[in-house]
Amino acid sequence: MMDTRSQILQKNFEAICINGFQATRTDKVISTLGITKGAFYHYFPDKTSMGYAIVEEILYPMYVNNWLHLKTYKGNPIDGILASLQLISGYCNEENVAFGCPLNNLVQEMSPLDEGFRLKLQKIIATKKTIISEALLKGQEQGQVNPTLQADEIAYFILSALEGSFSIAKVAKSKTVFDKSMKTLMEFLKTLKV
Amino acid sequence: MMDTRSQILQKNFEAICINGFQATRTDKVISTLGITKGAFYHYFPDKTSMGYAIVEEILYPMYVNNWLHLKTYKGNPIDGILASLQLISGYCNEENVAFGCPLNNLVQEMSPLDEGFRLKLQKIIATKKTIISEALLKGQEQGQVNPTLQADEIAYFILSALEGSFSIAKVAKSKTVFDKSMKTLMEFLKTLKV
DNA sequence: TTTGGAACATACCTACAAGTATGTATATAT
DNA sequence: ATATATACATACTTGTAGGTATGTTCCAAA
Repeated sequence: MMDTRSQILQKNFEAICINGFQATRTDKVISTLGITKGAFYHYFPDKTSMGYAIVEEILYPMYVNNWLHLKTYKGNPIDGILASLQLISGYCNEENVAFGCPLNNLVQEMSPLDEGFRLKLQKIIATKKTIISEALLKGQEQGQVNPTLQADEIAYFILSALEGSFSIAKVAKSKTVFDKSMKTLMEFLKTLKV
Repeated sequence: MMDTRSQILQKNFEAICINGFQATRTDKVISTLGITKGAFYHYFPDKTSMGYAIVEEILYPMYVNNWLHLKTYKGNPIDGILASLQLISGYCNEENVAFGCPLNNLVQEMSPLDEGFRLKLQKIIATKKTIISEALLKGQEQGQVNPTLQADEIAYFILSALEGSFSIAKVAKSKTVFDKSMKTLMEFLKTLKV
């Protein structure tokens, strides 16, 4: 059984995935848990703080975990990256494709409005980028990855193409569109092996 | 001198680029024009209709125009695509990078909330995708583009990587990040030439 | 010249979402 | 046994954004 604070975070996170942060009505969300505003404002000073907590306690581990195995990956890091992309692709299906990537959603909506959100979201992206970049560098040292590449450029590009694929698929409401875009990304990555 | 309706659309568009659609307060925006709610509701039945008008009358031509030259482009369509990407890159600078791509912003924010928005935004993406896809197909027929590629997969991928680059650069508040991601996209595209 | 509609302004209404103030039950420490 | 803090519930306040109702001015057609 989850404690009340975690339940508030989890249910609001789910609502934010569908409606966005601003359009999410916290009191309506928690009413589905059988609790009231009293509980909410007992655990969080305001709605924004709850948003921060969601980013740090739910989004951060959720997104970083998808890439963490790269740090100890044996074999060509390109294959490790491909494995992560396959894993992430599995989260996208016909039912949720229209909601897009929760991380990307929050970035688009909140980062220009609230510097606190931006910095916390940026930290997630930066962590993922560092993991990918270091894996590529190690691969270059070990002669597994094309040594003429700039690892950080590739890392940013991978994350861009991934988020962009979610975005294009979201508006098209089509998992097929997501798959087509991701297929090209993956085939491009294979060409980076030596 | 712009007519009142166009001014309302333009100023609200600029506000939406910064704040998003939901957070934009139409009456505050038009007060900077020296007009009041009376004018607004004379031209638009409600805020949503104004949003639709912005998508159709401002965003659609703005985004499609960046790609339209491909239809009559002489030479390798890959070069034509690269020219469009260069053009679009020029719109992004250190001052506005934190606001991201207005089209992508609206997609993320509104497409799951309002089917009218989604369909009108999807029309823009679909039009761009068709132009790129047809240019690639023509290039394949003329022996300028790798014939083993699926043109529509590449087209979706280009748009994904482009939107994703705006997104990653937005949260990083860094034109450099945008450039790094786009550089990789462009170098990838060059490998598609025969 | 009058009449109708276009193009606005002004004042008002109303729903509602965030936040506050206060109360209360329970557990825990002393 | 009493005091105190935790974990909530209930009721209230308040700002405000979207929308409405009602003018008013001006022009153009009949």
